[in-house]
Amino acid sequence: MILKTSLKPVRRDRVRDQVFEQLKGQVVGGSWKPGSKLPSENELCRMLGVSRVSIREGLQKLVTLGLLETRHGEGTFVREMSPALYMNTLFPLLVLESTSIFQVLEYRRVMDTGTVALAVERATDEDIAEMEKIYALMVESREDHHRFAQADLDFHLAVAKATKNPIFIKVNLIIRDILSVSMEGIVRTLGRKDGLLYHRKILDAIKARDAVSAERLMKEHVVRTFDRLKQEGKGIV
Amino acid sequence: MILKTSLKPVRRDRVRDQVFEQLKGQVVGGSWKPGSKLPSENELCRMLGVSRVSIREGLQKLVTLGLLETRHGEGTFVREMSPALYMNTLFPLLVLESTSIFQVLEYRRVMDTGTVALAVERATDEDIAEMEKIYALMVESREDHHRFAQADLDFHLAVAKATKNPIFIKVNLIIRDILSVSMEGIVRTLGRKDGLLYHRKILDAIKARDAVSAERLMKEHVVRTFDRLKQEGKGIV
DNA sequence: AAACGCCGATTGGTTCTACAATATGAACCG
DNA sequence: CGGTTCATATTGTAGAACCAATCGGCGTTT
Repeated sequence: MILKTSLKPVRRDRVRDQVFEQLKGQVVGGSWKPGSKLPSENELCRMLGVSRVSIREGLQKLVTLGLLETRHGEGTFVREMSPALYMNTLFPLLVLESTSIFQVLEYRRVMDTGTVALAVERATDEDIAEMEKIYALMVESREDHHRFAQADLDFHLAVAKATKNPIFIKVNLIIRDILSVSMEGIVRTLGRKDGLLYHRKILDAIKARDAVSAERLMKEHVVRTFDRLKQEGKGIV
Repeated sequence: MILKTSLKPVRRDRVRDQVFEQLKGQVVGGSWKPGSKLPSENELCRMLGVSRVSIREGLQKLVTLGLLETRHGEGTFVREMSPALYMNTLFPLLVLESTSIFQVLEYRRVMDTGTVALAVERATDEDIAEMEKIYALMVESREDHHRFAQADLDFHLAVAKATKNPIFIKVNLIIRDILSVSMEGIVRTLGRKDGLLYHRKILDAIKARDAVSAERLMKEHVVRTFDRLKQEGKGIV
């Protein structure tokens, strides 16, 4: 018989990961401020007592994550991001398993209900005008699956923007990226009646500053999408 | 006078980026299917005609983006893609954009209330045992600010894990990473009484499979933290 | 036959040295 | 003063050697 001891994690950190953690610590800890220049690679070698290649691999990791930036002949710098860079669509979206779609939708269900509640409190006239514009676009794109799907995603994004909280916005952008591939199929499967109806109602609730209704409607909307999709079978990409 | 011709894209791609593009193409193009093994690094050297360093840097980039996985002594493999991986791009924003603690907590308020509701439905006995273990750790770490703070974060993570949805888990990991810097200060400011009390109640609600109470308690918990922190002034980070 | 242990081949991980490519600034010169 | 050149610092690439981990084969032991 085999013993069910919950034994050791046998964790051996690779050197480059240790370097990564150390460097990351300096950045998130604020020791190295955005825009500032890091010590040269050779200096870091001496400071951490590892080879230059390992230093480079650690740096590389932070670069691909977008925290640092290397300029040939100059040095390595802490990046300062502008809101414009929010739009970093990393690579061509991949086709997701249908089970993954449901995971995403489940996440959206939780997030968007909370998001719309905040949006009710904070939406400016400009935000609401933007939503109206997108809604109008949905109406007139009724026949064009692709444009309709994009507008649908844009509507949810507009709600997130109204919260004025960059985290909600960024997460919504990511979700939007992921769903944008499948959304057209979803629209084709479920039709456009539901979407138009709920978006209208939600928008009205926001304009009326009715948080309770807005939250309830958004939840209904996403849950209904989720359920109908599940019912239709996994026919959608 | 100097002509203002705007032609300056001399910018020739660095070798590692070309390697990156080539390898990426094979993966997203589907030539290398998920789970399959890539040629060895030395083989890739011969195939692409570049040094092993460049190959490794290209691979490294794909690894940190989550598309590949290297196993020492075995080889490099194509990972199964999941939406959770996209959330990695969330990290830089939270570090660089000087997102305030309050924005993070606001997001957590929304997320964790939804998370705990799902956890009530899906938590296994193992999940609950894990939470109990962490709670016990909090009790006995009452005097150690650092360990207490980490345990607090671990508790929220454990709840996320109970949902069995990788997106919730991934986002929670990121949030945890961000907060871990400030959490010790928060604990020091607010004390440990509140945290212990609410975590106990929440855990009991989960065990009783009482979603409504769990959700209400979690919301109270995070809102209370948020409000008390705001009241204490911005003394922390 | 099954379990164990040793060994070697393959493969990723690390280090070292050397050189190329690029940017900065100082020194130099007309 | 203005422009060029050169020295230097820094990142980028290359090649080789060696370390460390994994897997599979082979023989021995039980």
